[in-house]
Amino acid sequence: MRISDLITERILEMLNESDESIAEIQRNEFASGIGCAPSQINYVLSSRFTPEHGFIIESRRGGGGYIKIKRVVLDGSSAIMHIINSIGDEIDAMSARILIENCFESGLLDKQSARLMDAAISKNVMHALPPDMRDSVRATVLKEMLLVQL
Amino acid sequence: MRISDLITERILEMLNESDESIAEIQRNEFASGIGCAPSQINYVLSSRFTPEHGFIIESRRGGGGYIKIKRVVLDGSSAIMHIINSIGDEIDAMSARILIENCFESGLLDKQSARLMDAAISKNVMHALPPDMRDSVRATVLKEMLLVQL
DNA sequence: ATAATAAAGGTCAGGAAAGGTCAAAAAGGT
DNA sequence: ACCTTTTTGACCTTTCCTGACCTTTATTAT
Repeated sequence: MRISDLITERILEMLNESDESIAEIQRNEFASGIGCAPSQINYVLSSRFTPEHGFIIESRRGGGGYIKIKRVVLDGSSAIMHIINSIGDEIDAMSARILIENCFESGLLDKQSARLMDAAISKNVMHALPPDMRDSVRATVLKEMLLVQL
Repeated sequence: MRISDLITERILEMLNESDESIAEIQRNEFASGIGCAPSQINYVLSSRFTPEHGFIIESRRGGGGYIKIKRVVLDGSSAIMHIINSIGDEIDAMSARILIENCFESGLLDKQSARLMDAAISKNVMHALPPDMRDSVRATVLKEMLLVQL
């Protein structure tokens, strides 16, 4: 059995045992409990507990630091999840605007949220980026923001 | 629980219990009540109760000295405008998170908006950018999104 | 009044305790 | 063989906490 599978398993166990679907670990302690390099934990988190997989990671450094893994409950039929998956790695400005507008029209987003999303990917923001990055950054921002709507 | 969290908590309690949103402490007494070095109080104040976070500190040395922590409650658009101006051209991740949290605590932002803002400047997004751009992009995004709230 | 002393709070450097990043080696899969 | 995933280790950044030393203000003694 691979170490990364073991780590994944342990985290999932913790998540299932928690009412809140939150697993909180201390990286070094957790790693030594399993017997691996601490950075291995980061690898597993960034490859298997991403937002796309339905998890949100939050952490803090320094004394008393921690890593929290939260599972966002998504029912398979969630339209938003479907949309998130459909975005892919890049999206151009026009498509993004239309997507937001559609979400608003169909009632998936309220007006306020829609306006905030527009603001986050507005020309002012994108203009600050190298042109070749814009589509991918826009996609990432959009997906992150849609995730919190779940 | 970290000592600094405990200190923060106690101060916030005092602020909430006060009609004037003012907490007044005596540094040494307060520190020994909690069981830490007096300078720890200064650390917490300067890292978590700064003007950027919406607090004003006033103090006096010598016999009968004190430290007063005031929460500034601005309201509505002028507050947001003030905050936008205070952001400047760059803002680091921690300050941004705290700023959003503070806007939420003080009622300037509803929870949904706060979460969207957090999402828009989340690590996943910023990680897609060259490190030397992150602070400025974060500032731009934040300001754009706050403008929507006006 | 003045000088000495006591009673606060302020500063700063440094060490300790976390977590983060990245590149390179190792292992697996096709 | 080639490509992808895993694993590790060296090095970095952030956050916390303390202790030694400094400055300011109030009080007391002369």
